Amino acid sequence: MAVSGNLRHDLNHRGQRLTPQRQRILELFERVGAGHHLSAEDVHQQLLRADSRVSLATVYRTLRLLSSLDLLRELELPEGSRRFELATADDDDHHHLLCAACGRTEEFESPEVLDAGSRAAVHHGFRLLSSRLTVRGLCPTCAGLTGEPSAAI
Amino acid sequence: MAVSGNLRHDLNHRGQRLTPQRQRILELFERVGAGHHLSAEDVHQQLLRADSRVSLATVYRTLRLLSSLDLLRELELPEGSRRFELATADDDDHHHLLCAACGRTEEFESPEVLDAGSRAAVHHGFRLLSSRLTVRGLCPTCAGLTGEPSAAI
DNA sequence: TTCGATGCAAACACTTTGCATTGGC
DNA sequence: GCCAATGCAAAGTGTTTGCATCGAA
Repeated sequence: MAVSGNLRHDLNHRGQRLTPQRQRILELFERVGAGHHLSAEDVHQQLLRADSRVSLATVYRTLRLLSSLDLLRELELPEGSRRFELATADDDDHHHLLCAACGRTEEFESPEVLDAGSRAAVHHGFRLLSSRLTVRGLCPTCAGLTGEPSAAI
Repeated sequence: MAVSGNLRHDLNHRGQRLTPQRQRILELFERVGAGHHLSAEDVHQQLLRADSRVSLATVYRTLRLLSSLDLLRELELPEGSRRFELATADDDDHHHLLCAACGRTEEFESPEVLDAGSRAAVHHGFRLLSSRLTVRGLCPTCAGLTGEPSAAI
C-alpha cells in the first residue's frame, strides 16, 4: 500500500525501521479515517481487539514518532485528554466542535479562521505554523437532556 | 476589594466558604493580570514565595472551584500543560498565539473567529459555550534563530 | 550481523482523594 | 456548633524509561 511505502521511506531516511507495530498503528488511523481521534489507550485496545498485540509503551513511542513525521497530529483539547488523528493536507482549515457534556467531537472547516490566525501571526511577528479552533458547546443530544435553561459543565 | 466581595457572594450562594486560601489564589491571578497563564505548580510556588503557604492539593481544588465559578478559565494547550488564567468578559474573543519553539504566548482578539465558531455550532446543532483559537508559530526571536528556511519543531 | 525497536516493569509527573483537624459562617 | 475546607500522605492517572531480547535491514 502506498502509505506504508511512504512510511518505510520516511523512516529509512532517518535511519529508522518499519516494524509491523508501526505499520499496524498507522493503518489503524487510516482505517478509522482522518476525522477520528484516538487516545493511546484507544489505539492499544483497538489493536488488541484486532488480534495484533502491541505494548502500550510502543503505542506511546509510535504516536510520538508518527507525529514527528507529520503523519499524525495531536489535538489540542482541554485537560489530560491527549488524542491523535491522521494528518491531512488541509489541517490548517480543519477545526473541532467539542461537546462539553459527553465529549463527542465534530469537525468543521472555516477559511475565515485561517485568515484570522494568519493576520494575528503577522501582527505579532510570528511565522505561522498552524491554527486550530476548538469550539466548546453542547451537542444536540446533551442540550436536549439538560433542557433549555440549566447550567453546563 | 470588589472581587473578593463577589467571590464571597458566589460562594455563600452555593453554601461554600470564602477562605483565605481561596482569596489569595484569586488575588494572585488578579495581580499577575488577565493575560498570564499559571499552572497549579506556578500558583503554589508564587504563594510560597509571597509568604502565604497553601497546600498543593488546595491549589488544585481551588483552581477547579474558581473555574466552575467562571472566575478562572483553563487554557487549551497541547500536551500535559494545564494552565489557568483570569476569566474576563471578552473570553470568547480572546485567542492565543503560541511559539512552538520557546513556548511564549501572546494574545489576540478576533471577532471573525467568534462568528466562525458560532456558525459552526449552529450548523451542527450545538449550543455554543465558548470558542478558542490556538495559533502555533514561531515568535520573532525563535524564527530569527532558526533562520528563514529551516524546519520548525 | 548490527543496531534500532519491542515488551515488560519500574519510575515519573501530575492530579485526586481519604481522613483527621481547623475554622468560616 | 456545624459542616465545609485544609493539610498531609497515600492512591490514582497517564506517560516515559531502563534493560534484556528480538528482528528489520
